[in-house]
Amino acid sequence: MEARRDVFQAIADPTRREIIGMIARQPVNVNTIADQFDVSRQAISLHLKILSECGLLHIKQSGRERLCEVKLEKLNEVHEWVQQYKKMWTGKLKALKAFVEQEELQSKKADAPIKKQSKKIRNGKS
Amino acid sequence: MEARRDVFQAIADPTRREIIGMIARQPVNVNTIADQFDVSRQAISLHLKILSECGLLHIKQSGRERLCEVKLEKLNEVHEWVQQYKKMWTGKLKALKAFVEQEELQSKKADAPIKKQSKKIRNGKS
DNA sequence: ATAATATGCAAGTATTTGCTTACAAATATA
DNA sequence: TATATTTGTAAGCAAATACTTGCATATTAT
Repeated sequence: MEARRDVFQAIADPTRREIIGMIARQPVNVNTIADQFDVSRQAISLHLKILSECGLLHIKQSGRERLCEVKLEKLNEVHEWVQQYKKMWTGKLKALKAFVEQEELQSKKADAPIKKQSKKIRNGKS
Repeated sequence: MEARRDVFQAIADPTRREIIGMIARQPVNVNTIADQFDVSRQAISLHLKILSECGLLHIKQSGRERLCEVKLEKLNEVHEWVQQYKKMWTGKLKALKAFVEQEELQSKKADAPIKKQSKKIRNGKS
């Protein structure tokens, strides 16, 4: 059962993403988390273990209870990875926008009667 | 084999993340991608299928080749999800910083020689 | 037309995942 | 102390994953 254990893997599961959302604001103990889901406590326990193994969760023992606190900073790894591509896709969108605007400008120019030149010159589809 | 198929799942696999990185700048055909990896072409083909099924990849047929183009915008889903938490964790950091600064201020006030008081009072290492 | 190339699809396998039930251990409460 | 509560660990299982090898199909080049 020695598997790859990283943040990307951890957040791939929708239940685990829900757990993160559930405890993002304040630490919650295991049973309280489990009660929110249809699956067994043990199943949730395993999810918590996975979150914990990749550093997304810190479990603080408090008597017989365990308070689960999410370490949101760990998500920075994902943020950074996505961010590099966000730059690219927004860059592309900007470039596209610029291109479209440039085209508009050109076609306006083309449409506009050009000073001292017959319009007939530019009429075939190039 | 009808499985959950979403972006989070797709980027969970390191090979798929590598593929994304590989074709982020320009579309690449299947074999060229496969050549970069140790695993078989068929294995890569499956990864591409998964990426495609969740909308991260667009495959354009070009003769007998298939150009794989990544749809980076699809990563926005991940970006948004992480972003909401980034706000929280940076918020917490800001709050912490503010708290620490406030504490510093307080302790300086306490340490600070009161007007008209000899400087000698502050000479120990604090 | 024939051979080479690019790729998909199918079958088979080992590993991992997500879950369940059953049992054990530690702590709190009556 | 006896009992209830909170949680972990272990065993078992079905489904999904990540691969592999082998074969089929469409294009392109000779």
